[in-house]
Amino acid sequence: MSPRPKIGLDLTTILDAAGEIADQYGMQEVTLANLAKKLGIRPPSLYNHFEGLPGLRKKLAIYGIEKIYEEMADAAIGVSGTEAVLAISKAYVNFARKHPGIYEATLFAPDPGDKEVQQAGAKIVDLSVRVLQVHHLEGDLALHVVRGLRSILHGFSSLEQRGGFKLSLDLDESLMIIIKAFLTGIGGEQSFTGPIPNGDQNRS
Amino acid sequence: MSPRPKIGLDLTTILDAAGEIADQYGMQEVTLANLAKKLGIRPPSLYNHFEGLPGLRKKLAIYGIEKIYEEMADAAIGVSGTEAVLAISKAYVNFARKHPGIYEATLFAPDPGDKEVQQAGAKIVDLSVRVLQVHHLEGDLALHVVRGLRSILHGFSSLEQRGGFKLSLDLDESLMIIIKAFLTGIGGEQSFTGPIPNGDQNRS
DNA sequence: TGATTTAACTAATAGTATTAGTTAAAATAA
DNA sequence: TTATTTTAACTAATACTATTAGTTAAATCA
Repeated sequence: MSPRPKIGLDLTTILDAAGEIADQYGMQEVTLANLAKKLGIRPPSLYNHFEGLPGLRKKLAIYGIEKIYEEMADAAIGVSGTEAVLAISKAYVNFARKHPGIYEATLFAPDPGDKEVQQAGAKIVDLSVRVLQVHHLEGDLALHVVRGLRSILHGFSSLEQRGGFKLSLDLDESLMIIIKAFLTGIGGEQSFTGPIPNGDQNRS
Repeated sequence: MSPRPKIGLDLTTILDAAGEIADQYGMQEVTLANLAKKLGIRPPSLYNHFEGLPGLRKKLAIYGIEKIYEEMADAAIGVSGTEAVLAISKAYVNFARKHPGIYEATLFAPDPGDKEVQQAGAKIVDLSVRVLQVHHLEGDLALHVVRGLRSILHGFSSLEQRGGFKLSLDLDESLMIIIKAFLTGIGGEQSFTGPIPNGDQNRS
């Protein structure tokens, strides 16, 4: 039921290779021809692993979203409150910096509304909701706030990647100021300049 | 010095056509073949108007950025303070909604760091700086805040376009809450829950 | 008028994804 | 063990891209 022929490529190996191409040369260079060359096979052989170029892009998008989630979840361990929000935020933008091509792939899914793609993204949303729970936001407001945090993180990363911030002004400082301001404005238990109440973990 | 041969296409006509294709079918369908077909000419003829596909993408990006700027500038006429920030914000996301393909084109420039592309974007930044001046932010802080506003607007538009907000929660309301919270947190003259000086619509 | 400019064209090339059909190696069943 | 099945690779061919080179003819200008 699962033979291991000549080369025995598995999907992870293929996606790792595709991710390397993306990070080094950009998503427009992630072609079946380039990927096959890197793997030492012929382009049609790739069809045994995914459904053509759209299939590759979808799988690479999910692969990227999951990697971002992992780094965010890891960053959220052992911290809480505003500190936790800042930690997952840093993890998000740092992933986009370290893996610009994979981050780009995240937005390259042929159908962003695809069930599996949405499902992968939902984990990030859920994590954000949990981290923001310290603010004790009433029902709907919590969801609006998550939308805001996601908008900030994606917008900031995307603009930074495209060279949208050209002034010589520290980028990490901008991000911290932006998020702290947003959280302060939302009005949770945290205050912009004040101390962080306590230090135990919130993570479910 | 400027003959008017057979058809006499000018760049604006071409970009309008390309924009229509983008809005209807997405940027991946903006090919020289499709564009030429829509214009009634042969693909190689397009090379008389721009430098290949990368040239088209660059010009279309600038075209889109300028259109966004125009709508934002128009929305800023006759309003001030927080109201003005909300007005240009609505104009921005509404443009992305009405012209998803052209908005996509905005991010499709082959070299986002290109001088002309940056110059077009700078007008939006300048407008934002002016509109935010009511908050009397000290030097650097003003720039951080502009980065934040741009991140929110681009991130929100991009996520909305990709179906990233799947909950049945009013999108305009989210945007207003997010921006008001951000401005409140920055600490300007306005407050989140307090009355808006002007008096009309607050929480959408 | 004649010369020049240039926006269209045809023809050809290289690169792309993709499909169809084939081969052979590995896993499984007997 | 041998036989069967599965499947990951392959070759060959097709249809689409963008792109270049060289040509034609219409509009402008001197």
